[in-house]
Amino acid sequence: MPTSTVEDYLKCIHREERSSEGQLVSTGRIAQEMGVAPGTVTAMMKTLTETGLIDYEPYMGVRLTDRGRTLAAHVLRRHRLVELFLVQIMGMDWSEVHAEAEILEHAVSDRLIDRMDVMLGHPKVDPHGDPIPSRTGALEESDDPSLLACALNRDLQITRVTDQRTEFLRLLEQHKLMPGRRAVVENRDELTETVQVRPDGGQPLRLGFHAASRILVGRE
Amino acid sequence: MPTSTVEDYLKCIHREERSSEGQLVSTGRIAQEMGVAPGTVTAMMKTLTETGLIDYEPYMGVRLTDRGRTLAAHVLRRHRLVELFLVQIMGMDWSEVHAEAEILEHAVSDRLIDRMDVMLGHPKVDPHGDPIPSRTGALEESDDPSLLACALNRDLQITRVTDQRTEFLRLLEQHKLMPGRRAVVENRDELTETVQVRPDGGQPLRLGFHAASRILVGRE
DNA sequence: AAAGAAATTTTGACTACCCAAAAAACATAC
DNA sequence: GTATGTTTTTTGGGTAGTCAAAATTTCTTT
Repeated sequence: MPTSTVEDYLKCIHREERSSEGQLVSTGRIAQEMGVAPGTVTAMMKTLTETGLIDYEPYMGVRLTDRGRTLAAHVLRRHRLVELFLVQIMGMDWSEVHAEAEILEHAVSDRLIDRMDVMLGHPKVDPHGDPIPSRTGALEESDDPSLLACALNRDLQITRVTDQRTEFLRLLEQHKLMPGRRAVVENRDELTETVQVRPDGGQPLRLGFHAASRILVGRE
Repeated sequence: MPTSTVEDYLKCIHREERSSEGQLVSTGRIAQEMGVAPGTVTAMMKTLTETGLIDYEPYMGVRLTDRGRTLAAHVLRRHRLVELFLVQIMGMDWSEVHAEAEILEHAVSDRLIDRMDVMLGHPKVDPHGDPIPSRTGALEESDDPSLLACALNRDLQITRVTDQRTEFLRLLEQHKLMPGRRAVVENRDELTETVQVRPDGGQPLRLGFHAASRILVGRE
């Protein structure tokens, strides 16, 4: 059974693979994301290669094997079901559950996860709109546009927020910009690199391009 | 913050202190209970001494300091609240929750534990009848007699089972011998070292002295 | 094509665990 | 009160994960 450290590396590589379209993930990137020294990553990549979880080309980068991808999906499933459980059943705030789930994902048994899944009615997404992998590790990412790419002046539904920082989520909550809510993008300014968004029933908000790219909305 | 290994050692010393009336706990005993080599324990006792969690007298044994005892109680609180949560809220069987709690006790935050506590209505005991320490670490053990010391032929209530082995608990469940249920001790035989117990509504059962000593009943 | 910059890997070292087996201390018997 | 046996500690060694800094490779610039 993989250690929780190994699970964290797999999750990280999985995430970086998604956000860099089929490219190999560099060890430097992983080091930065994991908050460890570059040499530490190189060492870990060797052991992950030996256990058949990644393909590693020195100086080039790494890629998950099928086994590695399945394992990462299972960790993601645990993480996201736990997050939803904490919000729905335990009444915790969506802005605070990520840190908690980051630890619990390595501790809950499959048996307990299955119970949560049943109790929650086999949910498709977590409180941030992130899709929950199936028991077999199948994961279907939507290709919803972000506030940076969606239509202007149309009534849209927020579907997902891909930024887990507590303070950012709290801000969105205050402005009624959580998944399920509706909003209109009023304009984008290339010069100031900001997006003006008017949430349904919330205070209008001006977001930087990078922040805006982390809020996804339904296709029409 | 202590590692989960340290927490496990503290729990173990705490348990052994209880069951050996004020005596120092020997390193050999700890090694046996923890399933590690004797030398490993000696090394750990030194680091626990340095962090002020135990008093250690070489060749004699160890004793928890106040800090060590408080910390052990907090781990116990997490363990027992988690157990009760798994039974009451998640619908798991009392015979299987111990193993799960053994891991979760190191992973759940104080914030989550407090929520469970509220959700369960500030319970006093876990599914096995073990008392749940308060938030401050106060722990009140009852001095209920076991099936070995209680009155004969009296209607008694099971209050606690101090044996966490899954198979043993399953057996007791089949015989309706869980905390809350009633039973009568019909006789004790010193020669065969067995106790005959008749549970209310369950099949009578003959237990060895050692097993019988792990089932506690209310005083009258 | 060579120099300099940037990224990556290697090396040596550290912490927190763990074990096996030798050495030391303690307990008991005679 | 010495010999024997048991328990505990010490010693040497191993794995997983980490870092800092040196060495190497790759990329960029000219």
